[in-house]
Amino acid sequence: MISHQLSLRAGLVRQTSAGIYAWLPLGLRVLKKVERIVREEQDRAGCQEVLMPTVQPAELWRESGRYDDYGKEMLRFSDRHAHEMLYGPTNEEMITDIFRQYVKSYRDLPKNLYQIQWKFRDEVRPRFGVMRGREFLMKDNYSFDIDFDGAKRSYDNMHTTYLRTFARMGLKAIAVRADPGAIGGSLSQEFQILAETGESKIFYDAELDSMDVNDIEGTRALYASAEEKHDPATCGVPPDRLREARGIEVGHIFYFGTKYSEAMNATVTGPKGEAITVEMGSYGIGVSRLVGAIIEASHDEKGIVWPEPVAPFHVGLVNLRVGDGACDTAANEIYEKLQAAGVEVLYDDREERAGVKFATMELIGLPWQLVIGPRGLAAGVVELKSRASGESEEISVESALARLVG
RNA sequence: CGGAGUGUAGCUCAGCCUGGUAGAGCACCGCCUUCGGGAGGCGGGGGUCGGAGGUUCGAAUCCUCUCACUCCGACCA
Repeated sequence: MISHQLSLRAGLVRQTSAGIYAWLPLGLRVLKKVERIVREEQDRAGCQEVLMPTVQPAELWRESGRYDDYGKEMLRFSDRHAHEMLYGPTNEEMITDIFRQYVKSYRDLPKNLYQIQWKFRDEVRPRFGVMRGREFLMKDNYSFDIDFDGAKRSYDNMHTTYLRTFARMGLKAIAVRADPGAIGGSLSQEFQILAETGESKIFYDAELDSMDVNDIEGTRALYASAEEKHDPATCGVPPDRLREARGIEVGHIFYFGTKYSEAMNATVTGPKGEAITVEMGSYGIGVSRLVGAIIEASHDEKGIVWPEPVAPFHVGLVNLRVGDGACDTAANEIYEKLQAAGVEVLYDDREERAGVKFATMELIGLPWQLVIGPRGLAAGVVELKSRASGESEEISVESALARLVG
């Protein structure tokens, strides 16, 4: 798995146990950027952020019946009072519990609550680095509506929000019809990033390949399905336009109606004073998995090629000759100016040979490299190189700064 | 959960078969070389050999147990 190899070589993460990772400085910056984009789009879609505990009491899960259904994937343990506890693999029960305690009237609906929190699923076989870890960071949100029409609107709203979220990360996600699995329910779609190494097989209309990621409506209209739900006879796509590919699942949206609200008695009072069991949906985005998926979708033989919005730094400043007065002065000045302008800059002031520094910069894949060397300085120029295109140009310090700040 | 492996220096691994004072490359530290695409030379530091028992005069090496990790498969919001 190339993304995992690059993650280790670039020092993004360190495995501490099977499927459990420590996030190192560079990797954490990426994780935070992904998290921020997800959060901004959730807020924009009208969701409200909460934060629920990672450790949950078994009683909640007994109420929904899932304590027995979930199986060994759930990490269970007891506290000192012999109370049965678990490390949350998901949060339907807890959010339903919170909802039923505070929301009493149909006038408070619709409501959509989300959190970005660590989950734990005791996978039999963790693999692919952070893409299939046991502990992972996930954005999960839950919608509450008065009826099916409302729930459908919430579902569609999340559909749009997800496409927008992934597009902002430089990713093209395909929303495929999916099996709802253990969550239950009828409406269900997975968001897949195309990658040869993906775990899921998908089928989709070739028109999607040429579709702009920002054309949300156009994208939504086209056919795409997970292997399990695909039927060549009824999909409606001409055979020559049907594509088969592999994908990495980075998001999943579900409508499941009253499965949990009924079991846990989550009702609101309706206009006529009657008790109405709320219609729910849940929606997940694998935040930590996205870090791996982005690398899988964006790298070359030299290393990672970060899309700008999630890059750990905007520019890597390379001082080719540390200890040389002119180089040090120029590099330090540029560093100060970039910092002052709010540009995220990583300054390589190691006493290493040029080749080592270039190789490191390519590996960690920052969008821009600004190279300061004695040869260029003598001619009054520095080198500005784009990681994605590989093109570099020798320009004055002033124009380089203008380009990076602007 | 079935099957197959691997645990020896920070990393990758040799040594184990055939027991006898723990090695290499890379990384790290110092000096030299001043070197714009992962240099070279000299010197140096670093390991309870995953853990516990056992056999033996003597165990990284043989035996038993145990723990961890990896890969293949099944499983999987």
